[in-house]
Amino acid sequence: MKESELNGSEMIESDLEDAEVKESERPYQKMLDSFREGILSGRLRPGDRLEPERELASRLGISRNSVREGLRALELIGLVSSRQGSGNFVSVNFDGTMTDMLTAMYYLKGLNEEQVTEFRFCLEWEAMHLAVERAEKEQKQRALEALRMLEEATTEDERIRYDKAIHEAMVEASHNDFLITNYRALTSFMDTYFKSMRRRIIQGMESRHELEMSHRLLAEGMAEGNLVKGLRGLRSHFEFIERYK
Amino acid sequence: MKESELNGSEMIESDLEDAEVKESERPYQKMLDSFREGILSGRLRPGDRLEPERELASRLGISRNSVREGLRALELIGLVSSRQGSGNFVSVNFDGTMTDMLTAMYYLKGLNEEQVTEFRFCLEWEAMHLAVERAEKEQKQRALEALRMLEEATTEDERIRYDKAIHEAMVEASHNDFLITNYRALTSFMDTYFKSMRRRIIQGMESRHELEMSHRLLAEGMAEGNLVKGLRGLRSHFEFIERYK
DNA sequence: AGAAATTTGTTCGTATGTATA
DNA sequence: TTATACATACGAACAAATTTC
Repeated sequence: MKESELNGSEMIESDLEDAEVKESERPYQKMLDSFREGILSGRLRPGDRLEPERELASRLGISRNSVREGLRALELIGLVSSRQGSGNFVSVNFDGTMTDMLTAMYYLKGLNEEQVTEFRFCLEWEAMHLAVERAEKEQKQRALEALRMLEEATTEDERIRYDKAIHEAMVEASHNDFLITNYRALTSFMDTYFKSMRRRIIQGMESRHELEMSHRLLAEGMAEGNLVKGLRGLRSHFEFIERYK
Repeated sequence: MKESELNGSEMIESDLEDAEVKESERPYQKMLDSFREGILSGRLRPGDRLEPERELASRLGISRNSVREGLRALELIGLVSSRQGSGNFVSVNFDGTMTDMLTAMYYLKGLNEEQVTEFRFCLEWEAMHLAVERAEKEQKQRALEALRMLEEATTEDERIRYDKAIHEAMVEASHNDFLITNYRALTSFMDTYFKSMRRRIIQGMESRHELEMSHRLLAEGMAEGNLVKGLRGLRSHFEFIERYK
């Protein structure tokens, strides 16, 4: 509508209007810009309710359909959650999007297991450095408890579960949300599309009791604040992956 | 919202309805599922054109507006690009979304510069390991050329530019798209919201000629395939950041 | 407890701009 | 240049869930 007006007018004006035209890109982009501004300014905080869709539409000068396109996009990336009859709310929920993105990268960019492992190692390596400094008691206990369960485990599924739990506790203990979010997305992706790999590794390790050894170093190193020990466990774990992938 | 349905109805039914509930999700979710299926099955490849919106709508049994909500969401995360009059195309373009997510994490989760630096270090540390093994001639040359320009640079803006170029070449040389995408998003985020930090670091380094020293080690280490040298440069760089952040 | 108001969920119809053969 | 196919965008309407009084 507005576009037709602009296109209908002479080109000479368009330069002058550039700033305005830029502003009035796609309608749903306006919605996104408005949201971004709210976040960056601190006006919008997690849990806050957005204006009603109709209000947003009229304030931004776009249709409700366009507002909704923006809302759905924000919902998809985990920044908004919509409740029928109630409203749209600011939310912070990136895990799903991250997983989707890593998954899409894997499939669309033709990646392979090696790159996944490299990335995972990258995250865990740094996480260990931070974890030995920052781990809370709860996280240390969780790691040690999972280690105990791992050593007592009798089935493969149990081993997989406690293996994961140890790594998760360690990464969480890093208290770095960039690492944590990426790591969660990566493991979630692996759980869904990579199950066989984790199984092969566990199987290979089991036969040689290297699983317990590396995880003992890893969990205890973190719990004791012993970086060298923790890293040795990590390295031994990934050397194993390298061999059995 | 779906939870409320399930909680409201009896649990006995929910099992039976599971399949049907799955079928009758939200309309725009159907659109996303259809897309996901296409990607995972390999039927949809980057560059491919999607069915026309009307066709999708009728095939999935939803309205065009709902299709469009899904399409806009996919466009936002960089998986679809829409061209009016032409169609919707599969695209692979995560950089913007990644940046948005890191930005949102920073603001909504109350992160700080320290966590950003930790994550950046994490990515670069692993990237260096891979880069010394995999760097192509072009990437080595680009790093060395940027180093030369950095040492000849006279303005702060130039220093910032060539500093960035060296790191970028190194990360790209890792040939790991998980690292690369995260790194690009991180630098893009820093460029937009963190300009002052990079400037402070450059300024601090300038006075002591440590900028050139660490980047020389970094660039040459990578170009020569000398891991120890490269890591020394990286460490010295980040020690500086630690001091001047 | 119940009715009314509010708000999102979803669809349809229509007009219009844009690319392509 | 003209069709045709397609995306863009809006507005109106009703359904469904929630909140409010």
